[in-house]
Amino acid sequence: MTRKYEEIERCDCDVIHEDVVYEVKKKMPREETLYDLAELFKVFGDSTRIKILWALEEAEMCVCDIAFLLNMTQSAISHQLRVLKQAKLVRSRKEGKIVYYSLSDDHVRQIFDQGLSHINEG
Amino acid sequence: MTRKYEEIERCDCDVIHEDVVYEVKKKMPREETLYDLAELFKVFGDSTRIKILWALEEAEMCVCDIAFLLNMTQSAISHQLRVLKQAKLVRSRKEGKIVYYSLSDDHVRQIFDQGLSHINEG
DNA sequence: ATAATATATGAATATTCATTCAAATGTTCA
DNA sequence: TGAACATTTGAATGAATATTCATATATTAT
Repeated sequence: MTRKYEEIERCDCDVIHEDVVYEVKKKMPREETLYDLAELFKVFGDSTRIKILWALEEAEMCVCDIAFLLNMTQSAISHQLRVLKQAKLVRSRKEGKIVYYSLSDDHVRQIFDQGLSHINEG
Repeated sequence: MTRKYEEIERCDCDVIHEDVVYEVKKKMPREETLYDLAELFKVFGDSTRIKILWALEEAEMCVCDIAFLLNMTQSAISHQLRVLKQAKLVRSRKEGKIVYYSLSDDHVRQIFDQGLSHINEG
């Protein structure tokens, strides 16, 4: 067979609808964009972080509060807050020795809502 | 200190804003709901699956087509399609020995859009 | 029936990652 | 200054999982 994509090496099977694939390939976003998107959703893909985000949607809280709410160690919460902060989903504010966390924007609620409506239709 | 939640054992620090935490706790969804939500986002949290979903948004395709498009083995794609199908994000249709996959609903696009708008604001 | 092809599947491997534990940092207060 | 406390951080451990490889299943054509 002849292939339009001659650089392809890892694929071990014949393409069946080459023209369709070719059109789809042209419309795909940049590799990097798709990677970033996956990285963002990976952050949402952990129930501890989901709980933290959901909680912060209700109120600003400090690390101890969240640890207490979720019945987890303060260290575990702190590690997860760092992940959330790196993803720019939460921001922090320091007041003395206490660090308050809150959501950094309102996408979280909208992403949750879309996810929930998918779940609730199954 | 006295705690309203006496069953809590794993938390190793004092709660600071007990009333806030108490109110937040009342508003939290069921544990199972939050778990399911995390499981759903976990499915989105892999760039191979993101690529598959994005591709299927453009056109229905068979396993070979997708493997060819993404330059991956047919086996790897098949494994990931199973994950997507279990999450009810894709559905399949068999025509002879060829299995065609497509998106099962339109939440995928909306979830992508929310994710992208978060990324593009950073 | 046999060959060829499309897909699925199970085991193995390698990597990623959530939590724990111990220790460090930074802040308040006596 | 030193004790107490809130938080952070780094290393270690164990669990989850993406891909590969080999093989199985199913369908079509000869």
